[in-house]
Amino acid sequence: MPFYVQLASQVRNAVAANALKRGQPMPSVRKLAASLGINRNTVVRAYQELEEDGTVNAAPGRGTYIAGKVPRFLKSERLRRLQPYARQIAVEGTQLGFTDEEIVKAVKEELERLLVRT
Amino acid sequence: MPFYVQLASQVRNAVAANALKRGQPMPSVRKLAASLGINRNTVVRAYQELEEDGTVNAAPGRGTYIAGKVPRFLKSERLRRLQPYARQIAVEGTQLGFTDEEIVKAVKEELERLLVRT
Amino acid sequence: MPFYVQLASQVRNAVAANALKRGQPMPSVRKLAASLGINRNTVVRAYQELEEDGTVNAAPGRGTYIAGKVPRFLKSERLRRLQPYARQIAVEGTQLGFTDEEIVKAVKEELERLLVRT
Amino acid sequence: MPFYVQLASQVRNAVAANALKRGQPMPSVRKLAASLGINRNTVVRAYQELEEDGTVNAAPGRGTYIAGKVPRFLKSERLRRLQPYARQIAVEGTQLGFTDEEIVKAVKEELERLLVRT
DNA sequence: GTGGTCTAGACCACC
DNA sequence: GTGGTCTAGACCACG
Repeated sequence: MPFYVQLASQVRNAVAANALKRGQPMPSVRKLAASLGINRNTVVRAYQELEEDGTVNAAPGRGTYIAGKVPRFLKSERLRRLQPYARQIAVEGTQLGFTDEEIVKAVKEELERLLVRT
Repeated sequence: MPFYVQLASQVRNAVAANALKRGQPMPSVRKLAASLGINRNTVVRAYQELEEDGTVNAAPGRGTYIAGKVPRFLKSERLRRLQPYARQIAVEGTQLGFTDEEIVKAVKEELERLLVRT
Repeated sequence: MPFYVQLASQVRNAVAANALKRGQPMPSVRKLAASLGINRNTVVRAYQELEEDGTVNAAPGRGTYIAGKVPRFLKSERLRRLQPYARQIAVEGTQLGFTDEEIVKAVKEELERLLVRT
Repeated sequence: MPFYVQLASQVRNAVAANALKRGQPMPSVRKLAASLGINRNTVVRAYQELEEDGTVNAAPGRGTYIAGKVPRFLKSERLRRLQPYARQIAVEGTQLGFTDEEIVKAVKEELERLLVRT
């Protein structure tokens, strides 16, 4: 996955999960790029996606802010975003000849691995 | 997704679902390309992918056939392929603020949905 | 042997011999193609082979680099790749009327010859 | 490897090992093709290679015979034919990260497997 | 600038 | 007829 899509996606998800709140300022393009060690253009692309999206409001000179009118998503919306990933592992796992239990187990293991890292 | 990956994937699915049976000949590269309205080379790429993973046997002059034995990968190799998908849903789901149980539930639902289709 | 296989093989050898070091950038597809006097696509194919087997990391916009970790295959997978060569020399050698000892000796001699070169 | 090359190679090796002797008649194209279950043209190609080669003399209507003047090869000649295979497994095996012992072991195992089949 | 995909058309060896 | 390789040139998304 391209960096800028990942970035935008993470911001959207953080908003959806209410970790980033309405009206809150986003870090400047330069700072975020520096702290992530990536190219400024890549951050710009991500912010553009988020603005087209309505997730964020940007104004030249003032900075970028989490949009007021699109607070966290409803649970149904969040589920709509989760579902493609669930479908993908279901399809690929089945195709690879795994049983449902094995697939579920693999997911559980990754979830635990995430906990450990955190 | 590139055409040749989609094509290969569809064939793999058809084999897994037993719609294409062992030893059965595949349409020739030229014919399939014509009937799909795409370039010969694209079909060649797809067939090569399928041969590399053992889904199919191909040889110049003989044609392409669904593999008889379906040797399949070792379990460890298959797990290596499954893991990225497990990781992705774990990461995205967590970022969306879901609990582990909710994520696992979403996967199980998709697995059941697959069964129904079959 | 096809160009793209030869090319990939040479790179693998260079990495194995440590002439190309971890993390080191490969020449861009366009430049290498130009300097070899062959088509871009042929180089792309070679690089893709190398990426599939983990010798190299590539991404659009970033370039291609010798892989850092060299994750390598599982031993079972590597054995699966070695076996055809073992079978070939066994068959041909036997057909030529050599005893098992003579065949093994020939292999040992070639292995030593490799060492000397290095 | 193409069928007709394999076939020609086997005959050459059999002659080299003195299993087929000077002046001895080869089976007819039709019979050999039938007994191998392959296309007659493929056998024809193999016989043509052998004749260009001098391994065999063919005359329309009379059949095909092992040439008189090229009896079995000297040991040095047989070794010259074996060596490429030894070199190949040495190179590929080393490249795959195997130790010399592991490579030799793989060859020995294949040799035993041949015995069992016979 | 980077790698990746696709098309068009040529040529090859094989059966 | 078959699959496979290579070239030429176009287009795309990414950094």
